[in-house]
Amino acid sequence: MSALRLATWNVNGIRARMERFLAWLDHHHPEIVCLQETKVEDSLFPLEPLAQRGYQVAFSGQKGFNGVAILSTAPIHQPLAGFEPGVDEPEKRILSATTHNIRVISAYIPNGQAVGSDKFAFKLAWLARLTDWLGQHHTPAEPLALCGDFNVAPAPEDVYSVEAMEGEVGFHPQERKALERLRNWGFVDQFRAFHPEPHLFSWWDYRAGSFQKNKGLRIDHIWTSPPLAALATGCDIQRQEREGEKPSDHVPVVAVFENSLG
DNA sequence: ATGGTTGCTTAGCAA
Repeated sequence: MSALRLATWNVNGIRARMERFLAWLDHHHPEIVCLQETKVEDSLFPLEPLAQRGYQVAFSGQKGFNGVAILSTAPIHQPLAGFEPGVDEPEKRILSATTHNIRVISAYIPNGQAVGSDKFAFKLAWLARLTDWLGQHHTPAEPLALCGDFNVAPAPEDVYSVEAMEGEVGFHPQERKALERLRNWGFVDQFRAFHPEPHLFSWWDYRAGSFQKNKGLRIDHIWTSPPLAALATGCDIQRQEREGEKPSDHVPVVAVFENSLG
């Protein structure tokens, strides 16, 4: 049975990351890739080098910030930008598509900026909206993957220091409660299913030598519905992608599944 | 240590 590799990566600017992203694609050849923070409006999306490599691409972006995309080696069906067909979201943070017989969702959950700020309230509301939307439009019985930058570390083992992070953005009790409600839709945290050990991170701040000090957070996730989780054979965080020239501040998370969905 | 760095909209915001 062939393997199906599903990756998620907050690239922090697809155009700034293009050389590095293409080298990564050429090395790993993942079947499906979810991207966040493409930071490019659709008319300027760098589609050609991806198409040359055989990828179908769906994308939903805007000028300057946000922006999500889904790449696939198979045809992409029923792409949906935002939450409802025909409803234009001012912030381009979610894109769904069916490919390789999986409903794939690429999500960029709001950062939240500062506890108590308007953006923090927006983050909590967005998480709740996502959870409600899943309940209304999807079922845990279908093969589904929610992938992206969740901007929340789910548990103490997902932050470099509980003492430093408790009550901070990314590890605030309200965020973790909202995330727990989302998980209770029926998700399996695919990385944690294979790796119980603490302090394995997917993001490190560019500033103050955070990567060198391993002061990171595990905020990038691949969450799967039970029928897809049943096919998983592994999941890894590609820490080495934080090294070298012009890294994103996030690294890819890659899950591998038995490709037996048809 | 309220700094530090990066990408975008090249100045200031978002992260």
